Amino acid sequence: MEYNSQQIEKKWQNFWKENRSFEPSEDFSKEKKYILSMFPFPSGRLHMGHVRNYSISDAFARYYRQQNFNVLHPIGFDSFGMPAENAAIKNGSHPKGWTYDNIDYMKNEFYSLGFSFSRERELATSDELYTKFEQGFIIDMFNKGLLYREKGLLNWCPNDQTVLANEQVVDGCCWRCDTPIVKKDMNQYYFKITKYADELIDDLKKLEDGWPKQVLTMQDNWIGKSNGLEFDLFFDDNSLSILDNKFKSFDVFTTRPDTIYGVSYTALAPEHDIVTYMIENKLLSDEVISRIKVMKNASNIDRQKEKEGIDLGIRVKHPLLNKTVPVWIANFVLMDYGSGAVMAVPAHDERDFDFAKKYDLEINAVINPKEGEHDFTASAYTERGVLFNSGEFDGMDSKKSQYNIIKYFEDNKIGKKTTNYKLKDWGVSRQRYWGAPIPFVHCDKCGLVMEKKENLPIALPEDIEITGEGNPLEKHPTWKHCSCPECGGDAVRETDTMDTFVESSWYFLRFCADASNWENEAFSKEQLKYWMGVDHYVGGIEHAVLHLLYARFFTKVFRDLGYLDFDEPFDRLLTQGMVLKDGAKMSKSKGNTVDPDAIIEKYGADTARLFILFAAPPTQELEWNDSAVEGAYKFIKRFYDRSSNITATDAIPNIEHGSLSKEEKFARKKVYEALARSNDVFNERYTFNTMIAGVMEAMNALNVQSNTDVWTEGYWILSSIMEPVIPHVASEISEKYFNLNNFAPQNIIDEVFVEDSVTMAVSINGKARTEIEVAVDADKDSIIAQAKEAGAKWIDGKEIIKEIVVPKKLVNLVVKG
RNA sequence: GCGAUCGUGGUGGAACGGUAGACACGCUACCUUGAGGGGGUAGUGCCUUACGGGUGUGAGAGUUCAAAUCUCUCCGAUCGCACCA
Repeated sequence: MEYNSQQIEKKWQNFWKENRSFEPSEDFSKEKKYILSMFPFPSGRLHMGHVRNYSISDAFARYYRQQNFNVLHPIGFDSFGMPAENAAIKNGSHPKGWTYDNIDYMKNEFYSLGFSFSRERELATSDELYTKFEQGFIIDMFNKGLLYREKGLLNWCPNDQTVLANEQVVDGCCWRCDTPIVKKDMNQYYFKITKYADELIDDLKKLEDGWPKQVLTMQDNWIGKSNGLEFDLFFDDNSLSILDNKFKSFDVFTTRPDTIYGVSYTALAPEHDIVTYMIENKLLSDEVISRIKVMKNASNIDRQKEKEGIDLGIRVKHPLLNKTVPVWIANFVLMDYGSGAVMAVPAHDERDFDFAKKYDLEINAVINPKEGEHDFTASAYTERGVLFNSGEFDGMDSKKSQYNIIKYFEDNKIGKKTTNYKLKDWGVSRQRYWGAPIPFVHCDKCGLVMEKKENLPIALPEDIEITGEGNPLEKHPTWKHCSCPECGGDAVRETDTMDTFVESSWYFLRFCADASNWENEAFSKEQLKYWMGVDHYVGGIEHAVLHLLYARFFTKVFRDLGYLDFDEPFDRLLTQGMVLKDGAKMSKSKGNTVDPDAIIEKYGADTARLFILFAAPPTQELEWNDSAVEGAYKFIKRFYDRSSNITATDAIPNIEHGSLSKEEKFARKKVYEALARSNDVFNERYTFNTMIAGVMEAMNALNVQSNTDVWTEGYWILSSIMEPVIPHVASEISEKYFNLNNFAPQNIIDEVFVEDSVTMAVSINGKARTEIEVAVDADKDSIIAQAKEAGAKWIDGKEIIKEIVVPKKLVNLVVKG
């Protein structure tokens, strides 16, 4: 029979559906594996990145099912979000209709690729049932003080007309539409993720064995913990009177207390309270005020170009020296890090140095290199060294003096040791329609009030008009009017919706719950205890600091709310590389996409999966190559065709190894090598390309012999190994010849690796020269003797000073002369 | 600037300190079919006149009996962060 991918694949996809083949068992006494790929946004169609992502997780899921694990391999859709609304604006579609149509289409694509997802646990985060529990969690978090509402300077995308979290601002632009963001002062809801900053950093250690180092580093940098000294700088008398005695001092933070004696000026952010006061009370000239305004309005990118400063004409006292230093505004001082004010040490900080040079400010050196000299007029010396001009700390090593200086400040109660983080609280409200409503009510009498849990979900109204201007919920005639859950009086609903990253922060927990009880509870503690953590989480590295940080945060919050008992959600993370074509990421705008549907139609899903897993290890980028796809197709065809060499059996054939020919023995050895490699790949290395190469080698070896039992045994094992990769054709072969009995753990037979003789390399001085054939039980002396004979032409007339034998591998003779 | 990852044939990539280039793509020759395509056999790092020999994993040094692999310096690429005090 000719290989017909369409027919075979359709057949098995129906079989799996009808037999509920991939539903997890509720028998919690079995060993489990939770295999998860990051769920997709329902953008419309699958792309090759999706195919790669789910081919990897599906291989894991199918492998562990064969190994008799209870496997949870669910799929869902991250279905709230702006593209649905943007499509609505563009095409006049309804976000809900657009979203669910896309989900239906993409689900079909998934199943036409043969992915072994649990169909019963499919979900979309825009389902009201999902919103219901999410809103419940939000209320719990508010009660715990982990959600709060506050006015603040926010990242605003003028194009998407919404606020963005810091994590969603890339190079000063919106992560979605690339529009430069502006700062906007408005009310916003925040998750108190900073409360967990220390734990989020510390627990990265627990992930060291299972997560890529790069992701751990990115999270570590993002949280950005730094230790240092915080202290107040007090104004001198003249400055106090300029400021009408409204401010006595301001607070600064430094990670370099060892440079404290070198402070020669201080700088405030243009947004600092003191600056605002001076502007409001006309303590600065109109010209200066307008310069400050320009500084504040500059985009982040402009602000980085050139250092700008303004002397405020006020001075503070140096904390340790009997002198005063000027207070400036500097555009490089950030209001949202530390206290928005810095002490400046131009001799030992590059920024301070550039600034001091530009405005001709004092440069006071206080640290010398341990060796050599530094020209302090040319550049800042930012390394550690030895202190001078530093009072009682002279001669001390910088590292040591940091500790001592902090101690001095603390003993004299003029400052204290502090930790600062780059991580900010997570702003979660979005001024958009297609998201989960934030379940709060504004009441004139009671203020900000939570909805009652029994009223959940607060669902979105469907009769809305989407124009692209403002938030449609705001303009809906009735939706936002409600009665206050506390006093029953007239009240108004919050019209902000949640950041879609809230949904993806707990979906992996929802999947743990048996769908038959989804109506009643989000999940049970018992279910989470059994299924979590996720054994293999597969997804793109682009979520290294967004989703993966938020999901870790939610897990810790849920733990503290008593919903679960673990600290980290994802035991092992596999970040797959991008799919490229012509050296660039596949994208519609570049016109270099390959449509998965077209590949499935032409070659079949098995070919697509085989190519994608064979062309590169999963973590590396993968270059699309049409002729290599063709090659994958040919392999499958051969694999299918050559199954005609085997005979049907319900059990693996018994073969008397000793009576086989050399070729037959070799074929068996390659088959079992492939099996060993497969186990290694799934458990340790995840390099599916090498596993597939092993199977190809075994096929090549089988092909040069004609023993039916060896062929049959070979196919019993190879089709088992390949089922996770090419499940349709593997199932077809297995059903026809083995009654599907070979999809089970396979024993490695040691005797196939036992040989009478073994080829060993002979190297002289580490350089490979020749080979010898030795008996496996040969002793060291006879091996060396044989090696000397074989290598005679390289050792003649020379003295052998060392002989090394690596059993079954090589002999190295070290000669002199 | 800081950090992470990585540099191996024409290409994708193997080699978990022990015979570098497995497996595949491409290419060449031949056979089969004989439009194309498909199938098969052999070859394919580079240099060298074959046998043989030499050389070779970005460059250089080191550790080791033995280095693509470990260490250091430099060069280059990719990604991430970036005026974070």
